[in-house]
Amino acid sequence: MPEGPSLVILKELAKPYEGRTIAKAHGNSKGIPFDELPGQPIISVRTWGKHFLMELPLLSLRVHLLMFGSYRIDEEKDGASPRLSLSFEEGGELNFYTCSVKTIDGDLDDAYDWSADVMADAWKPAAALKKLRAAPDMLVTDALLDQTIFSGVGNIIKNEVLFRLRIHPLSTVGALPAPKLRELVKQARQYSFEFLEWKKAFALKQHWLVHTKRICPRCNIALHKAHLGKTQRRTFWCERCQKRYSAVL
DNA sequence: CTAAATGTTAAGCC
DNA sequence: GGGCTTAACATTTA
Repeated sequence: MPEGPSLVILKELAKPYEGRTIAKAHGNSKGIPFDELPGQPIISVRTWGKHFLMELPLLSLRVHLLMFGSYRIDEEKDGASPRLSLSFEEGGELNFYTCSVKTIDGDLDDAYDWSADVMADAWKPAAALKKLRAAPDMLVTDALLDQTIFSGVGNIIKNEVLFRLRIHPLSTVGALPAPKLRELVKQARQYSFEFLEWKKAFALKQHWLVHTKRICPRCNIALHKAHLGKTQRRTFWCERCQKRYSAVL
Protein backbone atom coordinates (compact mmCIF):
# COMPACT_ATOMS: atom_id res chain seq x y z
CA MET A 1 0.00 0.00 0.00
CA PRO A 2 2.50 2.48 1.04
CA GLU A 3 4.00 5.19 -1.14
CA GLY A 4 3.20 8.83 -0.46
CA PRO A 5 0.04 9.03 -2.60
CA SER A 6 -1.49 6.04 -0.80
CA LEU A 7 -0.98 7.87 2.47
CA VAL A 8 -2.81 10.89 1.08
CA ILE A 9 -5.78 8.60 0.42
CA LEU A 10 -5.60 7.37 4.01
CA LYS A 11 -5.45 10.94 5.26
CA GLU A 12 -8.55 11.86 3.27
CA LEU A 13 -10.42 8.82 4.62
CA ALA A 14 -9.39 9.67 8.17
CA LYS A 15 -10.20 13.37 7.88
CA PRO A 16 -13.76 12.95 9.25
CA TYR A 17 -12.22 11.75 12.51
CA GLU A 18 -10.66 15.10 13.25
CA GLY A 19 -12.39 16.53 16.31
CA ARG A 20 -13.59 13.15 17.55
CA THR A 21 -12.53 12.07 21.01
CA ILE A 22 -10.86 8.73 21.63
CA ALA A 23 -13.06 6.46 23.74
CA LYS A 24 -10.93 3.31 23.67
CA ALA A 25 -7.40 2.58 22.54
CA HIS A 26 -5.59 -0.72 22.35
CA GLY A 27 -3.21 -2.69 20.19
CA ASN A 28 -0.11 -4.84 20.24
CA SER A 29 2.39 -2.10 19.48
CA LYS A 30 5.11 -1.72 22.05
CA GLY A 31 5.82 1.54 23.80
CA ILE A 32 2.44 3.12 23.15
CA PRO A 33 0.70 4.59 26.23
CA PHE A 34 -2.73 3.25 25.31
CA ASP A 35 -4.10 4.15 28.78
CA GLU A 36 -3.41 7.82 28.19
CA LEU A 37 -5.25 8.09 24.89
CA PRO A 38 -8.94 7.92 25.90
CA GLY A 39 -10.33 11.40 26.44
CA GLN A 40 -7.97 13.01 23.95
CA PRO A 41 -9.46 14.41 20.75
CA ILE A 42 -7.77 14.15 17.39
CA ILE A 43 -6.72 17.70 16.69
CA SER A 44 -5.55 16.96 13.17
CA VAL A 45 -4.77 14.14 10.80
CA ARG A 46 -1.70 14.70 8.67
CA THR A 47 0.82 12.89 6.53
CA TRP A 48 4.50 13.42 5.89
CA GLY A 49 5.67 11.25 3.06
CA LYS A 50 4.84 7.69 4.11
CA HIS A 51 4.05 8.69 7.70
CA PHE A 52 0.44 8.88 8.86
CA LEU A 53 0.11 11.27 11.78
CA MET A 54 -2.62 11.89 14.30
CA GLU A 55 -2.09 14.98 16.42
CA LEU A 56 -3.50 14.79 19.95
CA PRO A 57 -3.33 17.40 22.71
CA LEU A 58 -0.57 15.63 24.66
CA LEU A 59 1.31 13.79 21.92
CA SER A 60 1.08 12.66 18.32
CA LEU A 61 0.73 9.15 16.98
CA ARG A 62 2.81 8.14 13.97
CA VAL A 63 1.82 5.11 11.90
CA HIS A 64 4.18 3.78 9.25
CA LEU A 65 2.73 1.01 7.12
CA LEU A 66 6.15 -0.25 6.03
CA MET A 67 5.91 -2.82 3.27
CA PHE A 68 2.84 -4.83 4.31
CA GLY A 69 0.82 -2.53 6.50
CA SER A 70 -2.92 -2.17 6.18
CA TYR A 71 -5.82 -0.38 7.82
CA ARG A 72 -9.54 -0.66 8.25
CA ILE A 73 -11.94 2.16 9.00
CA ASP A 74 -15.13 1.45 10.94
CA GLU A 75 -14.48 -2.27 10.69
CA GLU A 76 -11.94 -4.87 11.74
CA LYS A 77 -9.71 -7.05 9.66
CA ASP A 78 -10.53 -10.75 9.83
CA GLY A 79 -8.14 -12.79 11.90
CA ALA A 80 -5.67 -10.00 12.57
CA SER A 81 -4.73 -8.18 15.74
CA PRO A 82 -4.38 -4.47 15.29
CA ARG A 83 -1.12 -2.74 16.13
CA LEU A 84 -3.26 0.26 16.96
CA SER A 85 -7.01 0.48 17.36
CA LEU A 86 -8.86 3.66 18.23
CA SER A 87 -12.61 3.95 18.77
CA PHE A 88 -14.36 7.23 19.31
CA GLU A 89 -17.03 8.67 21.57
CA GLU A 90 -18.85 10.00 18.52
CA GLY A 91 -18.67 6.55 16.90
CA GLY A 92 -16.38 4.95 14.38
CA GLU A 93 -12.97 3.35 14.67
CA LEU A 94 -9.55 3.40 13.06
CA ASN A 95 -7.56 0.16 12.97
CA PHE A 96 -3.98 -0.31 11.79
CA TYR A 97 -2.26 -3.63 11.14
CA THR A 98 1.30 -4.84 10.55
CA CYS A 99 2.72 -1.40 10.90
CA SER A 100 5.10 0.58 13.02
CA VAL A 101 3.42 2.84 15.58
CA LYS A 102 5.31 5.46 17.53
CA THR A 103 4.57 8.51 19.58
CA ILE A 104 5.97 11.92 18.84
CA ASP A 105 6.32 14.55 21.55
CA GLY A 106 6.01 18.21 20.81
CA ASP A 107 4.88 20.16 17.81
CA LEU A 108 4.72 18.19 14.57
CA ASP A 109 5.96 21.25 12.73
CA ASP A 110 9.20 20.92 14.66
CA ALA A 111 9.45 17.19 14.06
CA TYR A 112 9.19 17.23 10.27
CA ASP A 113 10.62 19.10 7.33
CA TRP A 114 7.38 19.62 5.45
CA SER A 115 9.15 21.09 2.44
CA ALA A 116 10.55 17.62 1.69
CA ASP A 117 7.14 15.93 1.27
CA VAL A 118 6.41 15.65 -2.45
CA MET A 119 2.66 15.49 -1.73
CA ALA A 120 2.61 18.51 0.59
CA ASP A 121 1.47 22.05 -0.11
CA ALA A 122 4.70 23.06 1.60
CA TRP A 123 6.84 21.10 -0.92
CA LYS A 124 9.82 23.19 -2.00
CA PRO A 125 11.53 22.11 -5.21
CA ALA A 126 14.38 24.49 -4.45
CA ALA A 127 15.07 22.71 -1.18
CA ALA A 128 15.24 19.35 -2.97
CA LEU A 129 17.58 20.81 -5.58
CA LYS A 130 19.85 22.14 -2.89
CA LYS A 131 20.04 18.75 -1.18
CA LEU A 132 20.74 17.05 -4.51
CA ARG A 133 23.52 19.46 -5.40
CA ALA A 134 25.10 18.75 -2.04
CA ALA A 135 25.37 15.05 -2.93
CA PRO A 136 26.82 14.90 -6.46
CA ASP A 137 28.12 11.34 -6.11
CA MET A 138 24.76 9.88 -5.16
CA LEU A 139 23.10 7.59 -7.70
CA VAL A 140 19.76 8.88 -8.94
CA THR A 141 18.18 5.53 -8.02
CA ASP A 142 19.17 6.25 -4.41
CA ALA A 143 18.36 9.95 -4.54
CA LEU A 144 14.70 9.38 -5.42
CA LEU A 145 14.30 6.97 -2.52
CA ASP A 146 15.95 9.33 -0.05
CA GLN A 147 13.12 10.33 2.26
CA THR A 148 14.92 13.46 3.42
CA ILE A 149 14.93 14.73 -0.17
CA PHE A 150 11.81 13.16 -1.73
CA SER A 151 9.66 12.14 1.22
CA GLY A 152 6.87 9.90 -0.04
CA VAL A 153 8.60 8.64 -3.16
CA GLY A 154 8.83 4.85 -3.22
CA ASN A 155 10.23 2.23 -5.52
CA ILE A 156 7.39 2.30 -8.05
CA ILE A 157 7.55 6.07 -8.43
CA LYS A 158 11.33 5.86 -8.68
CA ASN A 159 11.28 3.43 -11.58
CA GLU A 160 8.55 5.26 -13.46
CA VAL A 161 10.03 8.73 -13.02
CA LEU A 162 13.43 7.62 -14.28
CA PHE A 163 11.88 6.01 -17.34
CA ARG A 164 9.70 9.02 -18.05
CA LEU A 165 12.74 11.30 -17.95
CA ARG A 166 14.94 8.82 -19.83
CA ILE A 167 17.50 8.83 -17.06
CA HIS A 168 19.52 5.68 -16.39
CA PRO A 169 19.19 4.66 -12.71
CA LEU A 170 22.96 4.45 -12.28
CA SER A 171 23.50 8.06 -13.33
CA THR A 172 25.05 10.21 -10.65
CA VAL A 173 23.21 13.27 -9.43
CA GLY A 174 26.15 15.57 -10.09
CA ALA A 175 26.43 14.46 -13.72
CA LEU A 176 22.87 15.44 -14.61
CA PRO A 177 22.64 18.69 -16.59
CA ALA A 178 20.93 21.39 -14.53
CA PRO A 179 17.67 21.32 -16.53
CA LYS A 180 17.52 17.53 -16.16
CA LEU A 181 17.97 17.81 -12.42
CA ARG A 182 15.15 20.32 -12.25
CA GLU A 183 12.98 17.95 -14.28
CA LEU A 184 13.77 15.16 -11.84
CA VAL A 185 12.54 17.26 -8.94
CA LYS A 186 9.47 18.36 -10.85
CA GLN A 187 8.50 14.88 -11.98
CA ALA A 188 8.99 13.35 -8.55
CA ARG A 189 5.98 15.44 -7.51
CA GLN A 190 4.14 15.39 -10.82
CA TYR A 191 4.22 11.61 -11.14
CA SER A 192 3.22 11.19 -7.49
CA PHE A 193 0.04 13.16 -8.09
CA GLU A 194 -0.76 11.13 -11.20
CA PHE A 195 -0.13 8.01 -9.11
CA LEU A 196 -2.70 9.37 -6.63
CA GLU A 197 -5.37 9.81 -9.29
CA TRP A 198 -4.72 6.38 -10.82
CA LYS A 199 -4.76 4.77 -7.40
CA LYS A 200 -8.10 6.37 -6.58
CA ALA A 201 -9.46 5.05 -9.87
CA PHE A 202 -8.08 1.55 -9.07
CA ALA A 203 -6.08 1.89 -12.26
CA LEU A 204 -2.57 2.23 -10.95
CA LYS A 205 -0.95 -0.90 -12.34
CA GLN A 206 -2.21 -0.39 -15.84
CA HIS A 207 -0.28 2.85 -16.00
CA TRP A 208 3.05 1.28 -15.13
CA LEU A 209 5.42 1.54 -18.06
CA VAL A 210 8.46 -0.28 -16.67
CA HIS A 211 7.81 -1.32 -13.09
CA THR A 212 7.44 -5.15 -13.14
CA LYS A 213 7.53 -5.03 -16.94
CA ARG A 214 9.72 -6.98 -19.32
CA ILE A 215 9.56 -5.03 -22.56
CA CYS A 216 10.26 -1.36 -23.12
CA PRO A 217 7.02 0.34 -24.27
CA ARG A 218 9.01 2.91 -26.25
CA CYS A 219 11.40 0.75 -28.22
CA ASN A 220 10.21 -2.79 -27.61
CA ILE A 221 13.54 -4.22 -26.51
CA ALA A 222 13.91 -6.19 -23.29
CA LEU A 223 14.06 -4.13 -20.12
CA HIS A 224 16.83 -4.62 -17.61
CA LYS A 225 16.04 -5.62 -14.08
CA ALA A 226 18.47 -5.51 -11.18
CA HIS A 227 18.70 -4.65 -7.53
CA LEU A 228 20.56 -1.36 -7.55
CA GLY A 229 21.86 1.26 -5.19
CA LYS A 230 22.47 1.44 -1.49
CA THR A 231 19.17 -0.15 -0.70
CA GLN A 232 19.32 -2.80 -3.43
CA ARG A 233 15.77 -2.18 -4.50
CA ARG A 234 14.27 -3.67 -7.61
CA THR A 235 14.99 -1.44 -10.57
CA PHE A 236 13.59 -1.69 -14.09
CA TRP A 237 15.03 0.31 -16.95
CA CYS A 238 15.68 0.42 -20.68
CA GLU A 239 19.32 0.45 -21.64
CA ARG A 240 18.48 2.10 -24.96
CA CYS A 241 15.98 4.76 -23.89
CA GLN A 242 17.55 5.82 -20.62
CA LYS A 243 20.76 7.76 -20.79
CA ARG A 244 23.46 7.15 -18.27
CA TYR A 245 24.90 10.44 -17.07
CA SER A 246 28.27 9.91 -15.54
CA ALA A 247 30.96 12.19 -14.18
CA VAL A 248 33.65 10.13 -15.88
CA LEU A 249 33.67 10.72 -19.61
C1' DC B 1 5.13 -24.15 -2.33
C1' DT B 2 8.54 -20.80 -2.50
C1' DA B 3 10.10 -16.47 -3.32
C1' DA B 4 9.76 -11.90 -3.64
C1' DA B 5 7.90 -7.46 -2.81
C1' DT B 6 5.12 -0.45 -2.78
C1' DG B 7 9.88 -0.07 3.54
C1' DT B 8 12.28 1.11 7.60
C1' DT B 9 14.86 0.32 11.82
C1' DA B 10 17.95 -1.73 15.08
C1' DA B 11 21.83 -4.34 16.00
C1' DG B 12 26.37 -5.69 14.92
C1' DC B 13 30.85 -4.98 13.10
C1' DC B 14 35.00 -2.58 11.54
C1' DG C 1 31.04 7.61 16.85
C1' DG C 2 30.47 6.95 11.81
C1' DG C 3 29.42 4.26 8.20
C1' DC C 4 28.34 0.11 6.33
C1' DT C 5 25.98 -4.58 6.37
C1' DT C 6 22.62 -7.70 7.98
C1' DA C 7 18.60 -9.25 10.11
C1' DA C 8 14.11 -8.49 11.56
C1' DC C 9 9.45 -7.45 10.91
C1' DA C 10 5.17 -10.28 8.61
C1' DT C 11 1.39 -10.42 4.42
C1' DT C 12 0.04 -11.01 -0.12
C1' DT C 13 0.78 -12.33 -4.69
C1' DA C 14 3.08 -14.59 -8.60
